[in-house]
Amino acid sequence: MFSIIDCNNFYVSCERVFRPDLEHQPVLVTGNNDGCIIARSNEVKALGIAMGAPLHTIRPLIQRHQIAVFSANYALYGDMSQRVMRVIEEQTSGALEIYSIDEAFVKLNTSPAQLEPQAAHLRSIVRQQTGIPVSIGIAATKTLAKLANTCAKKLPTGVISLSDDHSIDELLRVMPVDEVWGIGAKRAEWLIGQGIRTAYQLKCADPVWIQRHLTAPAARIVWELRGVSCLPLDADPAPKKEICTSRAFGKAIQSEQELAEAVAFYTSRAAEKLHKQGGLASLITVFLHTNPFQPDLPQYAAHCKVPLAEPTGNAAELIAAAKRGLRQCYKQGYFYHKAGVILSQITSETMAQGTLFPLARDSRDERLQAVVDIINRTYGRNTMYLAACGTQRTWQMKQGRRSPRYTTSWDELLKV
DNA sequence: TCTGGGGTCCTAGGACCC
DNA sequence: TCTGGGGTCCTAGGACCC
Repeated sequence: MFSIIDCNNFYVSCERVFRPDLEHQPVLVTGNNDGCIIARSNEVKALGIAMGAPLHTIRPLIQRHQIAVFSANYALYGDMSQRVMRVIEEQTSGALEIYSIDEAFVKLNTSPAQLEPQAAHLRSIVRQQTGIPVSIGIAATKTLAKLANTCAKKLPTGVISLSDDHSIDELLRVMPVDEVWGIGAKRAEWLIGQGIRTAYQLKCADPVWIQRHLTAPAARIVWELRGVSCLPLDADPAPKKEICTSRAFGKAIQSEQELAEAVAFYTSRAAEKLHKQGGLASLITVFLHTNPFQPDLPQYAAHCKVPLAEPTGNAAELIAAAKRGLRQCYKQGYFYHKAGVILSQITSETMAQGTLFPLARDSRDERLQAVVDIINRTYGRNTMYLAACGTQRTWQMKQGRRSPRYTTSWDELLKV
């Protein structure tokens, strides 16, 4: 059985850990520059304040209801998240998939009767050791577990286990189709146009028909609603393929100089993230745009891709490349609202680059062969890209990629 | 020389998630 | 005045190769 453990109003709960006096008070957390709302307590939700609402549109409500407002403290939330995940890991023997900063999937292997008591116990331990309240949904598939979790949030016990078909269908019948995990605004609109309004109707739809008109992932959702698991637990997620750092500016920026400073800063943050996962990037994309919320002003958006000569994690090199990209994108005379960088074509540090030692003439063949052996043994054959000998040089390998310059032929390597 | 099928790789854009 | 900051996956279409 899959269970999903989801922190309730996570950012708000983190703030409350250090402000217990706000326990039953309305609390919200705002994003960058206090622009819009990114987390709400139940009290704030009950006031009808929407996720993502611009702060300035709800000033009167904040005053009237004395809502406590916090600016997001991502360092704190990241730290609290790690604590919660650690407790979950300690308490469950099954594999853990950290799905987001505030959610984790866990596979439970307990007997059906024990599922809810075990979850209730986990919930109280997490609360006790971290101060964070969580809800837990349990079912045969991830999609059903998510639905169970949605319901669990409304219960004082905070735990729901869906096991018998009858109660599952009962729940699906009252669940609007757009609340199903993976059904967003666009798909919901189309489904409703086809007369499919509830999760139950989606479950009964023909997956082949759904795939033809929507996508393969949408068809998978149908199967998952039927109790056929299509989304396995991923306990060992791959390193990030893209790393993005971007911000909206507090005020509009016109000068290239100011933009360059912002872009350099974002690049260094992105390089830190890259370093943390031990990666090297081969491409950096710079983008910038004006404020789409001010359509009366002239609008401009651009992005520029700058390939790196070779994969790098070096911040200075990345910043230099980002600045070159910015020079290409930048146009004078606009009020810029947001900019960012994306690092991509990421390879693992150990895979992508290393250094060969200088070789003495008489030992050359043996040592080169040793290097080739190590590479072939470690990474599989056909990964050799370039080998050098006789002098200290760097070598490169391309992951799973054929290149006109690759070879594993001993004679070729000797020639190189 | 012409034609076509089968396959891969890359890119852009859409949709979705938290 | 003031409108978040990350990510992933899939699809379609074009280029290219055999």
